Amino acid sequence: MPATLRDVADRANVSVRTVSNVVSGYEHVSEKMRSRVLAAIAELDYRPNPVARTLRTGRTGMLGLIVPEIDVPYFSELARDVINAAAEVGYRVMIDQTGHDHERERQLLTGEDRTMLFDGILFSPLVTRDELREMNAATSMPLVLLGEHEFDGHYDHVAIDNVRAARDATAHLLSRGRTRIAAIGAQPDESYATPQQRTAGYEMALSEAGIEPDPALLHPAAHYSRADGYAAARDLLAASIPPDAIFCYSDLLAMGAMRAVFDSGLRVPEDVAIIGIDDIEEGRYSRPTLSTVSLDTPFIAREAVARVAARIEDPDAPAEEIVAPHTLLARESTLGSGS
Amino acid sequence: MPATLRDVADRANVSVRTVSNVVSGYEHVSEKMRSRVLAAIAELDYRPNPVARTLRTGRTGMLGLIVPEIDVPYFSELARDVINAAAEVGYRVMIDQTGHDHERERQLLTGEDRTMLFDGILFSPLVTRDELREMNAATSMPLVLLGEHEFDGHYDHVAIDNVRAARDATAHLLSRGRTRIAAIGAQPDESYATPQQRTAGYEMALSEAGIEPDPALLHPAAHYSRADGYAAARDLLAASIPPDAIFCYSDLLAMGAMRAVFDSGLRVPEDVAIIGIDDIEEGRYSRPTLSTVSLDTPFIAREAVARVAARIEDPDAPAEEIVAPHTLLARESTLGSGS
DNA sequence: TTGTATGCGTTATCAG
DNA sequence: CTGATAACGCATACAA
Repeated sequence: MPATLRDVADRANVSVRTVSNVVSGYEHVSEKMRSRVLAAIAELDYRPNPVARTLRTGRTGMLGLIVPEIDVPYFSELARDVINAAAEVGYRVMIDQTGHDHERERQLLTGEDRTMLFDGILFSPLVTRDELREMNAATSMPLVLLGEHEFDGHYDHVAIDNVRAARDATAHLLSRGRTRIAAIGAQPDESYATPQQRTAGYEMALSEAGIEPDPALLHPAAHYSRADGYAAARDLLAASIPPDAIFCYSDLLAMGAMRAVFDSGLRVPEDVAIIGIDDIEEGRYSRPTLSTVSLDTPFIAREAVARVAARIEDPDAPAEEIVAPHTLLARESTLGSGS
Repeated sequence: MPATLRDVADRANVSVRTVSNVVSGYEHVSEKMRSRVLAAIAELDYRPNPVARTLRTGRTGMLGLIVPEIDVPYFSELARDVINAAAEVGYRVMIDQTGHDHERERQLLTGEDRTMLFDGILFSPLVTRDELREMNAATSMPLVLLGEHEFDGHYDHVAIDNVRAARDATAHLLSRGRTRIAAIGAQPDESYATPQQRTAGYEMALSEAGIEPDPALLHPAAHYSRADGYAAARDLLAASIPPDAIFCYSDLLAMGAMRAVFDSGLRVPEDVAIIGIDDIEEGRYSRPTLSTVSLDTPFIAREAVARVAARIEDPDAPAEEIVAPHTLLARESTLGSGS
């Protein structure tokens, strides 16, 4: 049986109030009392019960991090940084996977999942803007959106400028002399903000270079996985006039696409240059190394945690929008000399 | 203000006892009562408070998954499966990263970390056997070890047969005609079970082939990361008589080692064949694709969750040892035809 | 089968 | 500065 506050109080001959004060680091406690209590705590190996504390205070000290799949490198690298950033401000993180299941996302966000015990949520959404708006009414949980860059004043957002990131990536391919540039990652459903913004940036860069975007070069991808990138690239390469470069909306898509290029008997970047977005570590060791748009994940994690923590303190604070920096990293998959 | 059990009771004109019975799915409740209560629950949008329930029952419904780093692909893929397996039996999972910090591991295991609120722990240890034994005394938390295969009757274990897995991998390299086979991943500290067992399997395979193990070919690696694999392989390749094959104790080490081979102007597998252990998805798309020993992660996750759930039910049950199956997957990095 | 009352371990209110 | 005591929301022993 673990010792309780009451046990410590009895042992030290003080009231539970005083013990609680000492444990919680209350200012006004006499030195005598404090040391007496501290001794009792040590002797009994007392530890506060976080559950009882939560019941009383209404705070769990936990943040929920909701992602589609934790084994997607971008999300696991983000999770690492979020967990660390949260620990620094006294929060722990519970990861929930939605598995691309909209219904599951809804349950999580509306609190219909009865086991919700977070003080706040960091949510990397797959849902559409409309769905998000509906959920808004159902819950009052402090919520920060990650990577959903469509600021509507309802939620705090932390994301890169997707349009510019995509434009930068595409412009880089253009600067390497490529003209027939394909894109992988567009979503058939137009209400997803992120892919749409990336498509916009891609088309913007082409237009700026005086190139008319070719719809046949805009390839959808449902899951941003290696498999989807592979399948999409095979499709593109089988066309009568294949692309000489591919801009992938995620590094994972790019890893699959690179493999597809090789399996088609072509070379990267000589025949097809490839660039992604995310800067996962895998791309720094692949052959060739992957050019990409690097997101400052530690920055995103830190800001997101700070935002949600602030909102927990003041639920009525106006929603803020944080734009995270991004950097283009040119590696072998667009520069050559790799393979 | 969320509705409580009492609110529902008042609304339905019944006692809290009855409401609690309905919510908990108690058998003997009359249909009249049940429907009356259910209606009130719906009207008030009542949801049980999990924290209060926990304080009362002593159960949190949470499992802790303790890993060195969640962004290591093997662990993130394992985490995905553990979260899913746990959900199927009604548990949620909180991930804790130790970051290769022994002190942090100790805190987590001994419950010195005062925020411990798990019913049980799945622990992928970095600690040595001695440390683990010491911790045993300090906590009574149900604990299942993952990947630590040194059964001593204290804890439940779920792991592959490391000796055989390593022997199989090495034997595969031998069967491909390689004779100067290096290994990356040994630990300087002899008290870590897993690397030691893999080294034993490696040496066993060599001996069976009549080859005397060469200590110069046994290269340590602290973190099983791409960077460590890279550095180790560079070392090995710089030797006067470089190896013609490398057995890496993890796929991630192998990814780094492959890159090092290329950066040294050599080819995989023509000049140096490479095999890993884990079967992470990355190795199915790399160039060349990576030969490896595949661990049945879903099996490991399912068994581990089942074990810890059983131990939560009966803390005094004898410790069990589960040996997970492994399969050798020969891919391009040992067979050729890849690059 | 259902109602009443107690306690899980804390924090916080109110006196002293 | 410290002591006694009432909640927090739920589950259950005991009664009816």
